[in-house]
Amino acid sequence: MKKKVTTPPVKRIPRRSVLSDEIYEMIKAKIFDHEIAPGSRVNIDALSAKLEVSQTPVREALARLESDGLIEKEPLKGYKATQLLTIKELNDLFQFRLLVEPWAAEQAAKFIDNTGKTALKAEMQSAKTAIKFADENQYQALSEHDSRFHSLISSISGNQTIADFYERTHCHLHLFRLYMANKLHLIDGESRADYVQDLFEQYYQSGSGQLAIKEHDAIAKAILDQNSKAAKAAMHAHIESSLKRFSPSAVAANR
Amino acid sequence: MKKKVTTPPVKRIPRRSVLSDEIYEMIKAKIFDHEIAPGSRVNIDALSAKLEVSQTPVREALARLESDGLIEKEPLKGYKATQLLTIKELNDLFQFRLLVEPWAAEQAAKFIDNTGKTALKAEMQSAKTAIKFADENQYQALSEHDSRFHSLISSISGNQTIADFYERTHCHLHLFRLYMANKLHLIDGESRADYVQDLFEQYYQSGSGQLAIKEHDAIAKAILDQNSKAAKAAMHAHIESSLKRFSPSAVAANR
DNA sequence: CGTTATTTTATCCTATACGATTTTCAAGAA
DNA sequence: TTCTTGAAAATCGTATAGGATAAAATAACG
Repeated sequence: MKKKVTTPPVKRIPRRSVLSDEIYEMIKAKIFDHEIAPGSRVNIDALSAKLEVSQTPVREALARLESDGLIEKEPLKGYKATQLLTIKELNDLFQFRLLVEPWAAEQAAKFIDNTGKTALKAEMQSAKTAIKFADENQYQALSEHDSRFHSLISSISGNQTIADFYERTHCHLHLFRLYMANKLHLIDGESRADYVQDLFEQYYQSGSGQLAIKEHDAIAKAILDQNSKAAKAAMHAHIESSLKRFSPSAVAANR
Repeated sequence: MKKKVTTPPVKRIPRRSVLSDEIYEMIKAKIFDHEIAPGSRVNIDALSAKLEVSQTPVREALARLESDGLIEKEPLKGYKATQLLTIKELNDLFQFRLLVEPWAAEQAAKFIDNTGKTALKAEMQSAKTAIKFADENQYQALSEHDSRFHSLISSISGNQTIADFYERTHCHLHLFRLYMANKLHLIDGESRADYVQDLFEQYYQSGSGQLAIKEHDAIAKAILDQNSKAAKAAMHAHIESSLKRFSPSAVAANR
């Protein structure tokens, strides 16, 4: 229990950022990690007690998460985590990406400057480094690389609207990724560390990781060569291939 | 326990909905109406006092508005309304719409059912009714019709992701619409009612209103005929034409 | 005149009380 | 037994006071 002493001498924690932002990230992490299960209730009192903060920052964080689509609010009943994406929603999402991201890659190839080239090279280099050293965080590293890669291309395209859009959709992708792995593997009582480890091994050994990197490489190469047609085609192929990796049945169901 | 002041017995109306949602809408309306000017600071204390509610719902509303992109938060400094769209951002936004909405119209034409047809006919009918009776709220009515029309088509397309996307972008469009009119007309001290009135008259008399309705009509007709190619083309033409109406210079600047 | 120190302001966060609504559960009647 | 009904408990939403801390403003000093 926190002491409510007048002046605790060790209270001198220089707050680097706003508390509600930290709480927002913490709750988001809990959702990604399935510590807050999809569809389950989110109790403000319990959450604020667990995170050892008052209700105010928790409320602000939940309001933002609701806008993000990760949390739903039922008036006078409370917050709960949103359900995972259905097959149809996954298809919808990827259809949307197919409309936007190939165009973004095309634009990026046309308008990339030296700063962009440096950033893109660095990102691909870091991805290859990550995949070489197979430690337990590799799945997470690949997932984060994927996010950064697509964000970067959206950003290089010069269209901020599209960059924002990608930022918004990634949350769901990440969730669904964990969901699919979870369904396939059916682990329940394991610790989170083991969970992530298994997840990675499955993903890595199936070759999906290298495949994704390879496709990213093709896209990056086309953009660096300023070959806009090739960049567009490569991105299109990558997204379709990515959908197949997520859910082979989804592709069939869509037709 | 110290007893609080004898609470004023009559102040509590039976609240039908959640207060924070109402506050959210109120603040959004203030932003749309330029009652909260772009770039100006938003003081939580002042706002909660003005709206006669406590800080809690105001905080939640501001957190959501920040996610919507209408409000920005500077840590430890406070909230402020975002600046209006620049020409470049307007172009970016319309480029994005050009990627997505023609496809949505095409899908809508392919998959529309009887429910959708009824809804689309009703929406067009209501728009034509609105434009016949030229009262002082006509500009607003047209603006709302435009929003509903595009939302409806996104929804009929069957892709919820796209429907959500349109919902998100409309805020900025509405703001920019007011902004353009404001710039052209250069009114400052007038009352808000006059402001909206002038806005409409300018829009209406320039023929933009009828033109937009006409283009909507062409899109609706193609969708109702299930002519997907025509629907796609009509939507593409409408968005390009719409951009020209917003800002003729933007089109040139984009080339 | 410029720099430093102190006061003021404003924002963020905490704590807690109370009202409103939903849910649960048990008792009674058909 | 099963359905309705009503009261208690749990939970959510709102309101308000007040403390801590950082930015801004003002005063003091070299």
